[in-house]
Amino acid sequence: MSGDILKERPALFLASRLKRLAERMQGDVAALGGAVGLEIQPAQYSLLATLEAYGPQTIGELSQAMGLSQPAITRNAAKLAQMGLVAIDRLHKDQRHKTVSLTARGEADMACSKALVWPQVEAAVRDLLAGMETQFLAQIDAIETALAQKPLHQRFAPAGLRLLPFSDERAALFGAINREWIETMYRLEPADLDVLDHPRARIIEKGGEIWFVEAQGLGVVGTCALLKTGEGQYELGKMGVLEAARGRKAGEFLLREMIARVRALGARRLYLLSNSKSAAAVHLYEKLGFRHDEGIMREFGARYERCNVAMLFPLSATGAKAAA
Amino acid sequence: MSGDILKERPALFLASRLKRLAERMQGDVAALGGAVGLEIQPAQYSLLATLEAYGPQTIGELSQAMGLSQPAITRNAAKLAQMGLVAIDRLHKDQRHKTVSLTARGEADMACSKALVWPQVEAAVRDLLAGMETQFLAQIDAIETALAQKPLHQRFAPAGLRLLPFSDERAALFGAINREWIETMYRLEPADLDVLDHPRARIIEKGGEIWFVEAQGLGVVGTCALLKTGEGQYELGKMGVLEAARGRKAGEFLLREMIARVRALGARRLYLLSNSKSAAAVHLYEKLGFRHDEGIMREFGARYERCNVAMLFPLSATGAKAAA
DNA sequence: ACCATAAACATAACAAGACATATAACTTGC
DNA sequence: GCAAGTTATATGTCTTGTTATGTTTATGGT
Repeated sequence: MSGDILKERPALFLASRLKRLAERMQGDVAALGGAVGLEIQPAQYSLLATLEAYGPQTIGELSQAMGLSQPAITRNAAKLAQMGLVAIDRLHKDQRHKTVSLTARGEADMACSKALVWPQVEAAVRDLLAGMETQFLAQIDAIETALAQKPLHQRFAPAGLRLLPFSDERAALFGAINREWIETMYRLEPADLDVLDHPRARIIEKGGEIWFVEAQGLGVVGTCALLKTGEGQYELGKMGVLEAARGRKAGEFLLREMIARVRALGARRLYLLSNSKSAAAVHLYEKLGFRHDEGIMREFGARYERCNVAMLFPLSATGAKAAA
Repeated sequence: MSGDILKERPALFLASRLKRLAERMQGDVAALGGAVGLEIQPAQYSLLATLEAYGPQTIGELSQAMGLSQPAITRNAAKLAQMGLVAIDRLHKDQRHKTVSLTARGEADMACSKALVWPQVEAAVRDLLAGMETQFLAQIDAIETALAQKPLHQRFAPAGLRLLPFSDERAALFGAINREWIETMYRLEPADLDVLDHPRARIIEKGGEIWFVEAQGLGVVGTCALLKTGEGQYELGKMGVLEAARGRKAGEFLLREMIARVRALGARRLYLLSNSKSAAAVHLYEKLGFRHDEGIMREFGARYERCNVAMLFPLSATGAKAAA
């Protein structure tokens, strides 16, 4: 009996778990309402309750107040209108607005729900939450507030890092950043020099790409190249981050973006050649999914003197979408 | 700007809030995956992750492991198979089972997700949860466990109370329970006596109903009658709970059930007549939604000497379903 | 005064879950 | 050894949410 994967990666699968939990609870509430003879669905209570508490509202106001999308409200209101629980009229001076209000029957059903359903649900939920009720609800509250202030997608990218495309003004930076790390750890091979001095001719014009990372306040701090070495095949190389800018995950950010980029290009193979002396880099490659690969070593290993590590990213012929 | 109703009744609307939260988070995760060129939907990660962690599984095993319904798994697996990420085969000796396993491409996409998407999501969620991460996740865990042990619908009904229908053996109880409270607070009117001694003839055979509450270990502790006083019209009366059994919410339970019952009967009017001396009872009526009503007082108030309170339940012509 | 833009709502397509029920493969009891 | 029940999966329909896009009504600039 395998465990629950959702529990093993709790932060990753939090959303799925919350949904699963909510689904179960709503199902039970619906059953309770049904037993009482009310046809109101659990999700409709919030709309009716909003109308009861704050009086008639337009579709847009409801969407705002309930935190749901406008189409969700439109449909739900239409359904409730069909059931005879709300009325939808054009009362506003501005004829675009539609005002939703409780009908007498809607108020009656709400009274009934408040008597028969709500207290039961609240008691059951309190029982379920046992001691942690206050705390848990406060936390949900805090999460909602935090999410409203800064949505999740703004929390994805490491703050203050930005990807920049190649341009001739930045060509010199490409050489400079790479010279820094190559010279401190190895020595420049002739092949290196050629590429570093003529990035446009040697990389871009051969179908490859060069990208830069900019750190807020510091300017460009890193770069990386994708060399096209065949149809649907790219070599990741000449990746470097300035010594002065280490520790802000610029390399990880850049590498991630490169993988995404290669996928967007619809490539079939992405590999890289490196040296075990660059332990930090190799570790990063491993962390992001690159795997040591003998085949790559045999096929491309001879290209650089310093090469003793060859890695392949598991792409498979997938996700080939139009390049952005 | 009206507030958020979901926050004002937190226990009641917990499910809706969780769903709203989950929906927002999943939306953002989907956008992240899309940016990387992965077509995998957030909800599908859990299936793929389960396969990766525990190896090939049958549909049923997945349903079990992930805590979702079997149809949900069947459909999701079919979709993933169509995308080429999983294979579905009959490998089992028992030809009914279907085994779902990751294809090479599925493994590749998982590797990519693990590199590009998962760490970002985890970091973002941790950022969102800020300090409360451990605690919050532990609470979600506790709630899931509690819900698995005792589902919400088992937490609805007050423990140990049960509704019983009328039968001739219980006819005497009907009289006895009502005599207790009437005699202590008022005096028995002739109309009372007649009804209490002949419940079948005076109530049941006239289209009314009589119900009892049984408390675990104590036997029948309360009763209530619905007198049919017209087409689709019922009077709630002769409701009593034994002195010895007060404090266990038997009256509330009974009254709730009566309202539900009347709705099931498709009634248009439900009213009751009482006296302000029975303050506890009147308070209960108010709590469950009955409203003081002058019309009812004028129409029926003369029927009992002791009547100085008349109440109406807001039924409206609604929820008229077939009687159970 | 009129046309472009914006705002409020409607509609369509889709996602991901639920339950109910159908179908096919196995098991069991007589 | 076969009918009857059980079990594993498939399918239909509903709920409740989402985007994306279409319509209609206001508004504002030339």
